[in-house]
Parts: sequence; C-alpha cells; structure tokens
Amino acid sequence: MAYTTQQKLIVSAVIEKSNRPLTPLDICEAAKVEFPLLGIATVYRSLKQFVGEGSVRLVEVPGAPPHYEHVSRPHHHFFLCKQCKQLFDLVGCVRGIDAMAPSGFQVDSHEIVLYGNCPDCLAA
Amino acid sequence: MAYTTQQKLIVSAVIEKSNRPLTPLDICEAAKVEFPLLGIATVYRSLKQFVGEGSVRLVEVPGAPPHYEHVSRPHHHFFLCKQCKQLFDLVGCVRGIDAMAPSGFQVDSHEIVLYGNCPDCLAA
DNA sequence: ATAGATGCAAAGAGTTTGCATAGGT
DNA sequence: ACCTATGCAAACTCTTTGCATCTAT
Repeated sequence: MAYTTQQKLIVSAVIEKSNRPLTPLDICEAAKVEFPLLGIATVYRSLKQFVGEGSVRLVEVPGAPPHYEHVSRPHHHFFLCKQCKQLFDLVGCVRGIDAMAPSGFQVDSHEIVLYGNCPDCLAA
Repeated sequence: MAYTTQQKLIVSAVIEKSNRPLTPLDICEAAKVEFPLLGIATVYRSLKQFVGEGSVRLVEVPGAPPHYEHVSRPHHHFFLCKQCKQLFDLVGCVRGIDAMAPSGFQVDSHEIVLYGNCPDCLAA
C-alpha cells in the first residue's frame, strides 16, 4: 500500500493548483519551492502512481514534451503554437470523431491537436 | 547543396516503398539489407533533410515513438491499438475540426488519433 | 580539388532503476 | 519493527554532434 508522504502531497498539490498541463521538470521546480530536497526521480515515481490511480492524466501532444494535468480539468484538446511552442486549451470537442474507425475497431478515447500560430505570434 | 549518395537513395527508397510509417530504426534495418555499413546517424541526418525538403513527413502519435512516411501518402490519421501498439491508417477526416480554435488563432494543420483495441486484439 | 557526407564514438536530454538510508504505518 | 518511499547516481533509450575519413561534384 502507498504511503502518504510530504513529497507526494506537494507534487499532487502543484498539479491540482495549476491551470495548465505541466512537465515533470515544471512540477519538480514548483515543488522545490516548498521542499528543496525533492528529487526528479520522486516526481516521476509520484506521477506514475497518480496516473495509475486515475487522479492525474498524461497529456501527450506531438511536438511538445509530455505534460501532466489533474483529471478534474474537463475533457479538452489543445492548440500548439508553432512559434512560441505554448499549449492553449481548446473548448469543446467534435462529435462523431470515434466513427472514423473502421468497423471491428473498438475506440476508447481520442486525441485532437491543432497546430498554427497564436494571436500574439501573429501580431509579431 | 546536398549530394546524392547511395545511402540517401536507399533510405529514401525504403520510405517510399513502405505501406506504413516507419521508425528511424525500422528504416535503418531495412536499408542495411542493401547497405550493411549504414549508420543510424546517417538515417537521422537523411530524415532531417527529407523532412526539410518536404518529401518525407514526420508522424507523431502520442503513445508511439516518432514515425516517418513519404508525403505521397494521402492525408490521414491513425488508430493506435493499446494492446499490440500497432498503428492503423484511418480513412477520411472530420470536417470542421479547424473551427475548434478560438477566433484570433490561425490553424495550419491538425492531428487526430483514436485509441482502443484492434479487431485482432479484441478476438484474443 | 573542394565542399559536403559518412561512420564511429562520445555527448546530450529525458526517464528509469539499484541501493543504502530515511520515514510512514 | 516492518516495509515502503526517497535521494542520489548510474544505467538506459533515443537523438545529436565532433571529428577524421571518404566521396560526389
């Protein structure tokens, strides 16, 4: 059974409080503010546990490194700006996407990513 | 200006003849059949050149390592089987996907991936 | 002849793992 | 007391780079 440690509590809190998906390094650096000795290996181990328990979701966006977010964030997809490499949330979802699979395939989930330029980069 | 070498011709041919996206290692091993001395570094360097020239496309699917395919393959998306980790082509594309972006965002391209179980894995 | 390409090995980035120690139960 | 979690460093995977050599032009 998993223990409740200071490190995990802080890692969990960092993810839950964030309003955007974070990389393992983002999480480690944010958590180090409160727990300077925290090692990156502990962050990876905690993330693996949280994802397994279902409280944290892995966000994999082609063109960006792996990010993690709390599952309480609603189902959404992302826009990746090719210039500034920032991830933006998209609201809503396209219906009928799962129907793209040929018959015989069982679809559990889907991922959509839009690529382009964000308003700020377009202005520059 | 880039030279035309045996290595690049073979790497290019391997990608063009394949009916599915390949990883750099897939490509290296296939090319070694005709050119045993070929090094993995040359494959990576060739891929970078081809992608820059626009003859090869990088296929990034969350949950799978980077794959490459020839641009002559039509625009399509993928189905990734969670069990056997194999990539399947999807035919067609959902209209109106680019409209998911908020106003002010310029959308250049998009990526869609479906996840689930393929017929073979469902049968097992 | 010359500039670019190659193969090897070493270097990097990101992630995982082994092990002795610290810490939760 | 016991068993798990931690921190560090080493190991691992994938990709890139430095360098001497080779090759296409």
